[in-house]
Amino acid sequence: MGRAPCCDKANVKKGPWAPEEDATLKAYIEEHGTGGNWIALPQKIGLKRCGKSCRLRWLNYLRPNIKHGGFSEEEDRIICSLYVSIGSRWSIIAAQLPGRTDNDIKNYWNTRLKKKILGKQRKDLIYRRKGDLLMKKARSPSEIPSSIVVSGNENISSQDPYLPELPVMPPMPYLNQEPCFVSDHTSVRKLLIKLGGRFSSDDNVNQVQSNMVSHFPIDNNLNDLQASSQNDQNFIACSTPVSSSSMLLNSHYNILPIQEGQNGTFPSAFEEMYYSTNPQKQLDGLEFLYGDMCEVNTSGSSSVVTCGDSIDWGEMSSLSNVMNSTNHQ
DNA sequence: AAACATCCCAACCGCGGTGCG
DNA sequence: CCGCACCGCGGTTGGGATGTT
Repeated sequence: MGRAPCCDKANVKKGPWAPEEDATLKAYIEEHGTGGNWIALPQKIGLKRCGKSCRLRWLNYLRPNIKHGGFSEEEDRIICSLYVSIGSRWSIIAAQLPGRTDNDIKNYWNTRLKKKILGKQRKDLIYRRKGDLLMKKARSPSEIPSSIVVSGNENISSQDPYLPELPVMPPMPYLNQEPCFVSDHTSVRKLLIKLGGRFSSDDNVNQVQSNMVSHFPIDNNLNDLQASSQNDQNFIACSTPVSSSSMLLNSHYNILPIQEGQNGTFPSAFEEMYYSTNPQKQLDGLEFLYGDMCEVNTSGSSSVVTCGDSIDWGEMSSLSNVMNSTNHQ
């Protein structure tokens, strides 16, 4: 037996909200609050809407101090950092960005930020396509444009198909230790607070806010974690009750997402970063954090990044640390 | 200018967590 | 302990806006 519907679907209006509906809902909540019961609210105020719909409309649109669009670079960085750290926990990410809703951030990530990451892969794809076409047009090797000849053994024209192949995630190495699963809410909560999560009921919410918002988080809070831990040899894996996602903290308390996608794979851009032993690849895909003005040049085992504008290298270095420590295990 | 493609985001849906009787 | 009802979250969708051919 399925769950009972939360409302009479036949008698509720769906689709975009009319200004009058917005005004009715807003006026009521501002005067009386939600009363703790969203389901009953629409009937009270004569709206032919589902309670869930009212809640969503209020939280995502009508609530005071909501910001829409115009994400700053700083916000981009925070979102990206947190996504790398904790995955698609939009509500936690939203808690770090005053005035932003989880829905807003989710949309922003899915429509723009993610594409910045994939943009690098797409550029490569276009480059390969272009190369293939030119190679096919060429009737002799001498006609192949030098711009598409790749040094080394790799021959770009031999790589088919045209669609990018997303890497399949190898199993996450646990070293020689069994992971210690922390599944209780308190532990997860504490962990998320350390990572920058805020909870409305926290007594120390102001302190947490001041620690987190002004200079996000990963470095400082990982240092805290590192300093406070007595047992830095163990992995700590947190399996959250909310979803199948989980986090893994390695022995140096850098945070690694081991969040599985629906088909058991990682977001491809990130998995490449985490698993690559190639310093060039470690930095590929991170342009979204420091802009397109930067170039990564790799020679031997070291990478040199050059750019015109100033960058928050603290942020970069913490991410780089995450990746390096992973690779060295 | 029209047709088509793509982007973007508000809103919906379904599920897991939680509180309560 | 169990079942119901509600809350809140993350994933997905629909359609208007915008860009491209």
